[in-house]
Amino acid sequence: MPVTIYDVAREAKVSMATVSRVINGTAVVKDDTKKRVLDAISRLGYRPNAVARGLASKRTRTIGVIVPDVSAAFVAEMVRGIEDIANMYDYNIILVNSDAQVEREVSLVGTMWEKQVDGIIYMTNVLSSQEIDAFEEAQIPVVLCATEDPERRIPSVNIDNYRAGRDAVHFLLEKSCKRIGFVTTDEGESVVADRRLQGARNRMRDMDLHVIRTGKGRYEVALSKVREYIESQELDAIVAASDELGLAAIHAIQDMGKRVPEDVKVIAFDNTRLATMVRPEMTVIAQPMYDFGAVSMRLLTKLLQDEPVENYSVTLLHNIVERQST
Amino acid sequence: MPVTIYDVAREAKVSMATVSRVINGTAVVKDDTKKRVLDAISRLGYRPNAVARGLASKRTRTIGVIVPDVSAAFVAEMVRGIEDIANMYDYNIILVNSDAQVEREVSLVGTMWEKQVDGIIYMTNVLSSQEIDAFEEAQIPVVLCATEDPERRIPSVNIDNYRAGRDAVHFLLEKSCKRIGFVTTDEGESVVADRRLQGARNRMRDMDLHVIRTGKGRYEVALSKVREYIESQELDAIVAASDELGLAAIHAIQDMGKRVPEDVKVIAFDNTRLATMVRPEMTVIAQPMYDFGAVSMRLLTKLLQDEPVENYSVTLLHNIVERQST
DNA sequence: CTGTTAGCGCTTTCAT
DNA sequence: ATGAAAGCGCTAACAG
Repeated sequence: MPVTIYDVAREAKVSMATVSRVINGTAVVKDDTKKRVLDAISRLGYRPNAVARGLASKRTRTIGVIVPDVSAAFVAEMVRGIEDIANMYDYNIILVNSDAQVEREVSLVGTMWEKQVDGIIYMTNVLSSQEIDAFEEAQIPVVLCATEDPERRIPSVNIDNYRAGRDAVHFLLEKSCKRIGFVTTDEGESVVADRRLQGARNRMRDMDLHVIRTGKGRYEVALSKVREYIESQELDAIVAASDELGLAAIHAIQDMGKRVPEDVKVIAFDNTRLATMVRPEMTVIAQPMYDFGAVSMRLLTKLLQDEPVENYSVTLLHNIVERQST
Repeated sequence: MPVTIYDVAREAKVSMATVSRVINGTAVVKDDTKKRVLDAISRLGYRPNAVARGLASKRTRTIGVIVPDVSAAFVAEMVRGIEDIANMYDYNIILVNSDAQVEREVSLVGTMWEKQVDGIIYMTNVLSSQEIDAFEEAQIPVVLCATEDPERRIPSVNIDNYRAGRDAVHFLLEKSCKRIGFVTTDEGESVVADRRLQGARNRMRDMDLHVIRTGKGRYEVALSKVREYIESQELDAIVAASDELGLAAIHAIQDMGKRVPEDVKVIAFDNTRLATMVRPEMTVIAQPMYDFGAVSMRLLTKLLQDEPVENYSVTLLHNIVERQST
């Protein structure tokens, strides 16, 4: 039989209310009795039951984290950021994978509701109205993480993807590249990727931007698509929408006997550890992956304890890390 | 005010007990009344409160997952396996990072206890008796995942690391390599890595195995250590304890102007996506990372519902994937 | 500063 | 097949 707050109360010869007070620090307790309670707690090896607490207080100190797939490097790094800050504020996280499927995402918001999480950190490729409806119905505070909400209805943490796209192209143009290819997912697969492409197009002005589509953006697909494309077009530079796509581009180029950066320059997005694990090491538009998670979680804690929030839509800074691929 | 089971009962003109029965299928309910209840549920948009359920039933359908660091590729893949199977059996996971620090690990088992998780999946580098004591005290079923328990006291899922070490060396020896280096972490950093080294040593018989230590096994450290070592010793093959270390080895070799596999062959452990994202692509001893998680979780579900278990210590198979680095 | 007393929303006997 | 009622272990008024 596990030890309950009632056992502690008896052992310390006080009421359960007093025990609750010393555990939670919700009211002043005389030093002397506090000590008695603490002694009793350690003597009995008492652990407060978080489930009972949750039921009584209506707060579980648990956050739901909904992501497309933890096994993606970018996401895992972000989750680590979330968990670190959650831990710091004494929250735990329930992690689920949605594979970015709307139906599943809506259902997951439902299970988070049932589990009575205090808040949700949400990441997806394309935010649909069904998901927003689900948030409303569940009445749970949500922070979007590295996810674009065109109408900015929901608190979020992001970078300026449009500018990031511009910056990548600008960087190559300054190196006097003329024929630039943009390797990315299919249109509609990711709002973030689509925004970057828009930014890139804008910076090209009236020059052509050669868009290379790679489905969901996997290495193997990109490898063959880039190869095909380069054979037909004489590109001298490539922007890749992720490190993985960047790696594929570099290898495709090298497999054809061309050199990076001499023949073709490559710049990619993200800056996961992959970027420094290729030869040549990759120049990137670095995304603050860990910070996405950490800042989202911090924002959520503010929302949860009604701290003043200056900005419900935080924009983190991206930056260019120049390495050998350009 | 959220809808409760009581509201549903009233709406359907039955008792809450009956509502509970149709939700949980714990007893036969007449088709007619079941329909009334289901209607009421959807009409009111009722969601059972998992916290209240947990308190009443003493089972939370939540599993604690304690890992060193989700942001490591290997771990993230494993967590994905855990979550997929958990989801299949209607469990959720609470994920925490321990950074493999004993003190923190013990404390995390404590918070899992408080959260009343039904079971724990545990991964660490070195399992200490303090952690085992913590499991005992919390009285929670635990499954070790990709973690060596020398005394096999706790249910676990692993590969045969000793044999895997032997196999790696055997493979190189068959290719008539003579001077083999083993790149790994410092001794005592990881029981798994140490076991592999033992296996490797065994297969070498009376020949020298050149052990290259790299602290905690990070790419950057390995890069310089391997370089130093290769300059002084004429190695013709390397076994690396992880993909990351393997990549470092390949790059160190190439940076010195030597060729892989012509001058030095490289075989690594794990087979994360990294292995096919290098040139040359890496030959590896593949570990079933996803399966580690999936099988662990499946084993745990058996433990939790008292299904018969044939084997409390599951050994998964590793296998060699030959690519261009050998 | 401390104790008493309702619940929180559900599951689970025990009756009927 | 269904209902009544007693908790599960804790928090949060409300008294005093």
